Amino acid sequence: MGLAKSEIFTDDQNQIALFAKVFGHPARVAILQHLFEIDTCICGDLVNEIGLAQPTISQHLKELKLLGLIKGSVEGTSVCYCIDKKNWKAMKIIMNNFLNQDILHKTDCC
Amino acid sequence: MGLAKSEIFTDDQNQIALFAKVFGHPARVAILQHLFEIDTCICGDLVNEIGLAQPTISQHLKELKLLGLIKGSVEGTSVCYCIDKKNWKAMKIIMNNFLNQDILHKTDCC
DNA sequence: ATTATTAATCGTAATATTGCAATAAACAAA
DNA sequence: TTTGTTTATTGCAATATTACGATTAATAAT
Repeated sequence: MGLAKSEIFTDDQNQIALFAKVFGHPARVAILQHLFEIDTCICGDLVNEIGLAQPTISQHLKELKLLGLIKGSVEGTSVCYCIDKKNWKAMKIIMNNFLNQDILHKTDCC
Repeated sequence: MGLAKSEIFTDDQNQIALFAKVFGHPARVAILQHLFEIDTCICGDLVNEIGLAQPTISQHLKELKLLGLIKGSVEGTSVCYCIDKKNWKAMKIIMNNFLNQDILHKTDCC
């Protein structure tokens, strides 16, 4: 099938899965890390930086933009991408809630 | 193609992607949340709890076990699953390093 | 030994993802 | 207007994922 039955899960569960899914490919992890490192909206070097073809990078950027984690502004003939830090923080709250479940539930059985 | 070119990325990037990928499905998120909530190795109720068929749940459990996030012990005719809290903590370090990049890189350009 | 219960595996269908060549679109510069 | 530069889109092939019916394996209980 290949189609997740998202309707039987809570909004919270679906949202966690959506964020996680976009982090579930090393190219997108690499893109995000690079955007954090250069720490400025310099454009275009992503294709050189990551060893994938330009259409492939463009596609990954699209998915990151769709979730609001990055934003791109047209700057002449090129496009400048950078992290959307506000949305990144919002994402972190959701993901940290999920990851820190081990702290909330203390009793350990095994 | 459908095949990630993992050989061109760092081990760190690949590991982040692997963990994220397993969280990238709401059923696995739900399974983990349930295991944290019951907070004991009670078995078998996962199929009833989550609205998916038994083989489907079994498959999701297999993926979680493969990454070491849960462990299952045979208990008579049923199998008891629970969170592997040690491995969960190790995973959290890796994921938190990734998620907290916004704190490390302070200057904001946009 | 037979039967019941529970979980894993196999097989398969439907859909999603990944990657890139080819092309198009958008703009700058000459 | 033509040419170059950069990014997006289209189309497609290869592989992965999701889901579940049918079956198998393993153990318990009778």
